[in-house]
Amino acid sequence: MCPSVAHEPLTQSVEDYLKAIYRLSLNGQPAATSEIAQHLALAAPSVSGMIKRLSELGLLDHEPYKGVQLTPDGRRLALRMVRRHRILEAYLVAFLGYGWEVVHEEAERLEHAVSDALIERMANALGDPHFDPHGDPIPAADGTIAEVIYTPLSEIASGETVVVRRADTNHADRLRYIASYGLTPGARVTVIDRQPFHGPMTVTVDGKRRVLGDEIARLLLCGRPEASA
Amino acid sequence: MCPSVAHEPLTQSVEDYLKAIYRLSLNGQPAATSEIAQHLALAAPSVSGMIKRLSELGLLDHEPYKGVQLTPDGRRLALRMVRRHRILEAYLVAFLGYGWEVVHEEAERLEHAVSDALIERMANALGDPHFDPHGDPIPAADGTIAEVIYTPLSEIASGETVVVRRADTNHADRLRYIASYGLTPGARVTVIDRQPFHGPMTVTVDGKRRVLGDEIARLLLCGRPEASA
DNA sequence: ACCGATAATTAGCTCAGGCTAAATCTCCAA
DNA sequence: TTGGAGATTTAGCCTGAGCTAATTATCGGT
Repeated sequence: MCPSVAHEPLTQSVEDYLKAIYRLSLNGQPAATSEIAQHLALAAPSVSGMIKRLSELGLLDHEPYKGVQLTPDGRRLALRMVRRHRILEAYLVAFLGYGWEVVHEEAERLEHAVSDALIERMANALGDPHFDPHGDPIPAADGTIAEVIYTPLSEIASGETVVVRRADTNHADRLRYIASYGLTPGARVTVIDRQPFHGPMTVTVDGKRRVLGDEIARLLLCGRPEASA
Repeated sequence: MCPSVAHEPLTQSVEDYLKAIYRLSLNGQPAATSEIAQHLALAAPSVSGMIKRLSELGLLDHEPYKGVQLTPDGRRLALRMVRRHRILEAYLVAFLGYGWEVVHEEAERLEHAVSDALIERMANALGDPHFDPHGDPIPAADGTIAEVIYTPLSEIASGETVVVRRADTNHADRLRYIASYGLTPGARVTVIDRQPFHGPMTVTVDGKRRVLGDEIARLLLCGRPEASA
């Protein structure tokens, strides 16, 4: 009926697609069908079908064979989901004793069920935080979000000291490993040595020497020590 | 495949059916198709279809044209949902400033999304309560539930003093009305006068005189003053 | 004993959202 | 410039869960 208005209640699937597309287009490029499929663990044709429906709803711009981008409406809805997810993560860690490495799955399910009112109550109880436990920025209720640019630890030069700001993964095992080395957001890290060809790097954190593989170092997004988070 | 084992993850619909059937068979009678349909706001044939599937899954005993009853498996799952719902209600009221009259809808959606672990954390934060904000008993994690028998206020004789234990409705407007008279669980009520033919009754609560219609009086389930809740 | 009202079920449809297999497009490299 | 490899879309199917219309069962009352 009304093609571009579209605030009938969204299904869980739609919410997941929007969130995935948001995440995949953070680099400014349109999201590819196969990327979305991979991200959501679905077959590519399922994604093609959903893309068609979401385009008709005015939530996506689809250039066939080229990828999709969120429309302003789509982006607004995606940011709403991101806010929910990150407020939930922060709340569960702060008030219910969840570890930052396991909180993702719980939030993933709850984000579809909570009301806006509950999210705002949780945000309020947390003092309206701007970052979640992984260091990811939390979009404000009005849809604005701090898009801070960080550098992966893997690209920091020997001798430099940086502060970990985000752990860019949802994998519980990697997060647990990272946490066990004290590399949570806020940690001060000094790079002692870097081996070439994506080799391991040696750092000190909390005064302790650690050796990190490239895969992990690439997940740790860092900022300059004076920046506030 | 395995007809009676059935702990594959249930869908939201299935969870709602089980909860409804549980509630409707509290009186010991099997639940009728039309009652279930009414309760869930669905058409009767939809319910017939679901009943067939749930019977095949071993969650219901279905005597065609006679109604359904929960099997032990079905009852276990239903009680799990009831526990989730009531713990959620209690948590939202205790920790997030929700009013008892609005908490039902929020819990209704969340109960399908929370993990068992989160429910147990919430229960723990609440001190493992046995009653929710409406005075309904909360099933224990092991599936046991206190089935206390209360008398509707509408059947209390003149001159008697009772304590409100439960408000037996989910309607926010009725709950709000009841709360505005101070008739929440725990309130001490003395019956001053009863008009015949389901007429209004006069009571005192908190030292104030109130006149209540039969529809409301029937919702207020009461116990003897010495009983603990 | 049967007749009709009411309740329940069956038949047959829709839609969302998955899937696989087949067809089609893009783009790079020879 | 042309041939594929790989990505994408189309075709066609399935399941869950709802609906309406039509059919069938039950049961109370005459």
